[in-house]
Amino acid sequence: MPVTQKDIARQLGVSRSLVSRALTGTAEAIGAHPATILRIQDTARKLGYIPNATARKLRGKGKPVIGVMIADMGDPYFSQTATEVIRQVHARGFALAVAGFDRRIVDHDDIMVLLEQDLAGLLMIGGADIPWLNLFPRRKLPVVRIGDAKREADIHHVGVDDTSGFRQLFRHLFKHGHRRIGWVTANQPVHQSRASRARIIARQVGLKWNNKHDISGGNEVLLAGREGGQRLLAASAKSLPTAVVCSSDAIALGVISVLTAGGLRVPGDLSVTGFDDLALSSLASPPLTTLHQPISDMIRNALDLLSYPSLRIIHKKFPAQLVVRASTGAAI
Amino acid sequence: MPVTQKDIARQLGVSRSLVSRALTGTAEAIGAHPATILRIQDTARKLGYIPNATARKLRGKGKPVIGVMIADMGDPYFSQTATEVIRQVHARGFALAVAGFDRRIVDHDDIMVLLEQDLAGLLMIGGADIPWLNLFPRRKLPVVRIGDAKREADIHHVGVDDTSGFRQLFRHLFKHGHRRIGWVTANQPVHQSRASRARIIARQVGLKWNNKHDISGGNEVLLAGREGGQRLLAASAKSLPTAVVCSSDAIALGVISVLTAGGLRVPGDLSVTGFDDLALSSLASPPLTTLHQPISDMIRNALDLLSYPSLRIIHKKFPAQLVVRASTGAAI
DNA sequence: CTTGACTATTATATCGATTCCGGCAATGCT
DNA sequence: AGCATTGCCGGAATCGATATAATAGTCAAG
Repeated sequence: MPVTQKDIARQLGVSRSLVSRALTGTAEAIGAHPATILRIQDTARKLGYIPNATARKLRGKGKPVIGVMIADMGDPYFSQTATEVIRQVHARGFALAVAGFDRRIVDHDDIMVLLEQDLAGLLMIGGADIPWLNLFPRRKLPVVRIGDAKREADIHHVGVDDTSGFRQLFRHLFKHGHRRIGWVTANQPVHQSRASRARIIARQVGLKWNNKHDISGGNEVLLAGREGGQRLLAASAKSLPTAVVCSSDAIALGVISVLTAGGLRVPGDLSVTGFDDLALSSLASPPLTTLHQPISDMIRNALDLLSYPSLRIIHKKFPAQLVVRASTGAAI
Repeated sequence: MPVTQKDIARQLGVSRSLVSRALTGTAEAIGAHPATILRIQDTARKLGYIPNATARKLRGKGKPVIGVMIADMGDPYFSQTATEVIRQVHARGFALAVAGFDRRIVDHDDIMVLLEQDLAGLLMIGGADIPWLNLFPRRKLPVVRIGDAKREADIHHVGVDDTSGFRQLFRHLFKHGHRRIGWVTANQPVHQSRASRARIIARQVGLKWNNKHDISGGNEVLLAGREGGQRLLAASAKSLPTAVVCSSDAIALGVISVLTAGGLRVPGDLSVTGFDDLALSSLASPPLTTLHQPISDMIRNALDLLSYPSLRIIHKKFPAQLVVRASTGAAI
């Protein structure tokens, strides 16, 4: 139905090859008559010709396609990351094939949808477990995983170094007189491993980890925070930690919401911190003290790895930066 | 480099046609020998064959591609909508071509990226102005715009009916004793037109529109709310409205953040409402009273329009539903 | 022994764009 | 006049998969 180069050729009585050259700008190179070139371009415009990216790609030209696998689209962090990926992939002149999931286990068919696109690279955002990835004879397909800490052979990895961030955070809390720390996290690998690292660092800095409030909510990030908040409220005032560290902003927002609804003030009675630095976190009440993930930089780096594939597998970590806002204050 | 059907055919000494039929399951239909079919499928697996979606699409098979144009990816509402679109498009077995923008004016090249994909349909999320859209001889390409109120010829439209929602909201506010209403919005067409409709309805319900606090922030949704909050704080206590209605959740969160930082309590001193019902809005402090946009339903409806194209141009509106949470209370 | 029916497979055109390899004029040169 | 050069353009192969038409072989009935 759409207008093709063939239509233009027929209309003008020239060959399809000449049409192609005229439209791609390679006609002068072989010495085509300028007037002919113009005539072709004119009728192309007149007929409303739109090049067919599919055909072009098959022929070998056409922009390389980057596949993007997004785990757990229900998580605002991934949602925000996804939009940034779209932006950057687009800006670099890549084509994009996205697949987003609500669950952490991705099956064979899911990935096939991407692989069939003849990918130039695969970006995995978040840590969906795909044990079958090595089942494919990977034809030098560069794969970059963003945001998870797990190291895998043959897979580049761009993540955050949360240890330095947590050290900054805990020093900040220590300085404000906090000694007993609670922890709220979600029941997901990333969050759990983040927790275990944080625990060690907290002790190093001199903070006491309040095991009673080492709370692990469900695997729904949006609900985990509420659950954590409720458990904190249920605790007796004496056993409360003075600060609650959360493994993501979404969790922290939920915790704060429940705590303030229960009559506690943040940071008056309790300080709360997040992780991620979502766009909305600075607009929260109170604005969230959190560890900033340099999402843009991470994605830029990941796309670099796909653009200029290196034989060596890279594991790059960006330091998470402490952003102090109003959700933390002096310990009571 | 990847394994093609040709490779399989060569390896087995059969023709490419037979390989194709064996792999697509159309081999039995023409009475191919079962053993041959199995041999082909076996070596396909052994060689790690992955079908090439590009070639398939060129031939006419392959899934139809839906183009998605997302205006203003910086807005959390669009970010959340985009993820839902990805989910649903994927679930319906469509392929997806996304293009996201940070600005409201989209140029020729931007849309070309999508159009070159030989689209089965185009989904426009948000109201980027594209005056040149009718420059293209649209080859029966169904276009659906989501979320904007503007009516255009040849373009389906799925939006929210905010009038019924605002009526619910204003009645709710009236019942709680509110009489003087302020309004904070962003400097964007959608928000502006939403404002003008709200104003009329507020009067109908018996509320006085406080012109002094008809605040229109910048065109950055994330900043508009802060600006609005600051202007409210700067006002004298006497002239303050008792409730502030915002044209989006992101704006409302910003307003609340600034107000509470300035010593006002929400909803103690001032009620604040939003629009959209973002995922994070129920986790805010206080949880946001807002008008829920049935995003999933709207997208489902939009995809229906693309799947079963109708000659008649459809303008469908989904009612925004009032969700009462804790950011609204009795007027002081 | 020829015609028809059936089985199992292959040859080939097609989708739209690109590109290498030529080919046919007209002109220039000796 | 004969031959090479230049200018301008067409033919056909290619990318990978699929669908239609055709073919080689077997067997039975007339």
